[in-house]
Amino acid sequence: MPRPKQRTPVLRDQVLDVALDLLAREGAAGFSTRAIAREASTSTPAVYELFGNRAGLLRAVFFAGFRRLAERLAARPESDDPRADLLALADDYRAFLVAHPELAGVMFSRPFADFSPGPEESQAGADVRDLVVARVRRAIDARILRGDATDIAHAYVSLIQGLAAAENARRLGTSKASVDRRWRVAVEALLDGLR
Amino acid sequence: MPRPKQRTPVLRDQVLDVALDLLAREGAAGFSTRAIAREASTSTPAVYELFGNRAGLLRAVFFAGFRRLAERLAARPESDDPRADLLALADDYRAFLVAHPELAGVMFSRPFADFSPGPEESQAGADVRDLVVARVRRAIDARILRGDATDIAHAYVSLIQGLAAAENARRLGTSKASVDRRWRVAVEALLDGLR
DNA sequence: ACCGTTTCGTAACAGTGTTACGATATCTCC
DNA sequence: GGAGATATCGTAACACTGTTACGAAACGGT
Repeated sequence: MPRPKQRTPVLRDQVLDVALDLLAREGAAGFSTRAIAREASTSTPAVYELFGNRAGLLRAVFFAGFRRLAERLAARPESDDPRADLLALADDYRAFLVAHPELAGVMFSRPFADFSPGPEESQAGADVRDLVVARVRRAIDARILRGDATDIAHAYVSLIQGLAAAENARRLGTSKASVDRRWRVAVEALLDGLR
Repeated sequence: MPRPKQRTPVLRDQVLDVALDLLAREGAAGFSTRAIAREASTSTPAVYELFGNRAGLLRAVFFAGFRRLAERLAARPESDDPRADLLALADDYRAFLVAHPELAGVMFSRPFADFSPGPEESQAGADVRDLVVARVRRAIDARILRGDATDIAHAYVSLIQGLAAAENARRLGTSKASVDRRWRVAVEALLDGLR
């Protein structure tokens, strides 16, 4: 009997897209509920009904980021060279984080005081984690690496994220050549050191 | 002829101490100019005269963080084992970042939208950088590592910061044993892989 | 044509960073 | 000692933020 609802899951997706776009365009500073509501042609109470609060919206951005990263990593098919596949994984991971620095911040730093991922949110990265562990395990099976697959995956991902954070902060070098070289030195050394 | 100035460098140091303390106690959320002014028994305009704006205050926190980290790293004397010294450096680095997670955020993540270190601020980490490069160079001279000292130092620091970020976000493992093991696996593998 | 209900968005609240400006405290001079 | 000049201080305002109460509006059913 009342008017038909507009604050549906469809609108939720639209608002989320706007939020991702706005974050990429204007960074953390422009990420206000008013700006998002305006760009999505709706009102702030709609955003609050759909996401609870700004932290909920950031949570959704966080999950979307991991979904996209997992897609990106899965897009590259496995070859018959497990080591090359791990190097390619690092390349893809790096490319994603550098192409979406603000999104990377939400995923791995905490650019917003009101959202910090807890145990609840650790499930978001499950697909990415599984994919990395699988590629590491293949390398172990091929006798290219030695050790526990999960431990090695953590080491590898930590190195990649550390390098990407440094690159995004322009801390890793001034020229593209030096940045590329330091990525290569670090990633290859870690793999070599794992036997 | 007017009243004597209170907003002196002495007050500046006091305000900075309060800011560091408040950041450590309440995190990014509690870091407001009003709260800092109140705890320092002064007014917000005083904070603005001393630091320009909140970004300036964060800049001062950023520099203070690097000063403390450099002190912490320099406190450990060099031994006659360059490899052990590099492992100890990683331990000290880790201990500092884990003991001061919010400060580490200001230094290496960007928890505040209004301050992000640019080329101007890269000088802050000079002492730390020099210290790491020096220890790496010693290891190269001792034939324990091979390659360019600066490249290796970047790789090593990136790995340490990536691991520390993961540990602070409780992403590296659930038990202390597994976290410690992953640190060990990663750091030793990188050193081993650099010959 | 009206009514009841539900959904909507305006407008308010408390808090933030920032600053204009009037109040204040001190030194100097008489 | 008192009065004035003046630099310094902090209150109070502004524009903005996240968040929500509540009155206005729109629809289906009678």
